[in-house]
Amino acid sequence: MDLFWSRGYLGTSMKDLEDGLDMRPGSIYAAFGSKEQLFLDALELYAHGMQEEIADLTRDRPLEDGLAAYFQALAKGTASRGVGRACLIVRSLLEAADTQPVILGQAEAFLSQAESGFTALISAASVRGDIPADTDCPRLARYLQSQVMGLRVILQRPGLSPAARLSLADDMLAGFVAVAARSRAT
Amino acid sequence: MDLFWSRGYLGTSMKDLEDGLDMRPGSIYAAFGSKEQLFLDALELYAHGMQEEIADLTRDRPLEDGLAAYFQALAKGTASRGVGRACLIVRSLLEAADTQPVILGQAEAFLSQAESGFTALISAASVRGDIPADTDCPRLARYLQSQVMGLRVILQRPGLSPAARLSLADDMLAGFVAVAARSRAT
DNA sequence: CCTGTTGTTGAGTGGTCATTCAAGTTAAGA
DNA sequence: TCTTAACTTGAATGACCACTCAACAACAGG
Repeated sequence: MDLFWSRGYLGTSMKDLEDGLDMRPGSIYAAFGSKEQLFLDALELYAHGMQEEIADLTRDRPLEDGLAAYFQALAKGTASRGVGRACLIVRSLLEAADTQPVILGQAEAFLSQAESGFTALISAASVRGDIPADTDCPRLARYLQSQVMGLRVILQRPGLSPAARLSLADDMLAGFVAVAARSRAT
Repeated sequence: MDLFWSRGYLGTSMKDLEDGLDMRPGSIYAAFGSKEQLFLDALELYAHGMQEEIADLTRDRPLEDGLAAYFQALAKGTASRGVGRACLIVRSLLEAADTQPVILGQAEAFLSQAESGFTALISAASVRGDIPADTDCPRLARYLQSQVMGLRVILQRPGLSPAARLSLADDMLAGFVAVAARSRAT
């Protein structure tokens, strides 16, 4: 997973995988079937980890606090997963776009799974009263997801000062809170 | 440029380029030097187009209107560049991350150029009075850029309804307006 | 018509790609 | 100790990779 995450699907050769797994070609093919299947397995492992991370966001704290902590962890590069690397699923979605239909399909599926995770979070928050009760949860979840995506991509830029990173996380939270509050008006 | 945009750097073979350019290997190497240099040329062409697009955003209209039109064009897939494809520079940034240092450096440079473009836009808007005069323009520009990135990535997802796309564009604008107004408070 | 220049061609280069498979190793049960 | 099944090995495979280069065409100036 780590190899694919840092080098991408096409950028990771069987040689790389042999070294990284400390396995010879025959064993790799016996265990995983093909390079593509191995990649899909890695992607699934990643997606499961991400699902857990999302679910844990609001353990014992209101949505806003959880998101604030999450954004700041991303900005500082101290998030448990992804030390300054963009989301593997997003990476795969872009890389596979016009050339690897199977991978594209799976990336799409995992993204919509993550979206559901965010929706559940937001829905629970609206029940709890953290945000307006009449919130359009899936819509707000999509907004949140695209914010996280953007943040993680821009954080991948090498030349971005720590102060800029933190203020960006701060603005992200403010943007989310504002958009979340908006459904009250309509 | 189109080839690299849809297939990525590693995913585009010399064979693809020969067909796309209708040139034979010798001519391609005489004209561009290497596959990497050809890619960098394509990236530069793309970046210039994007710069123009950014600069044109606020021709004869306030910032907010320009952004609203831009977000909606992206959501509908009618933007002049990028019919439902994520930004080539972002794609390249992610693909080159750990493996292609030269391309990574250029992608980074073009992104910071785009950020400057947004900063100029916002700065002009604050002079004109569209947004508070004491706005931290580079900071707001970074926020805007990461929003655009996230939007364009999520719009790349095949299975996203037109209604969801439009409401996302709408929320993006609302988020930006809210964050822009925030500098007044501090 | 000659000559120099500029640009094109496409077969060929060495290397690397993902993948296969016959042979060898390991370990557990009888 | 013998058998059997599961697993590992690494050389070999054909395809494709980016790239080169000697031969060839096009064409302008004289």
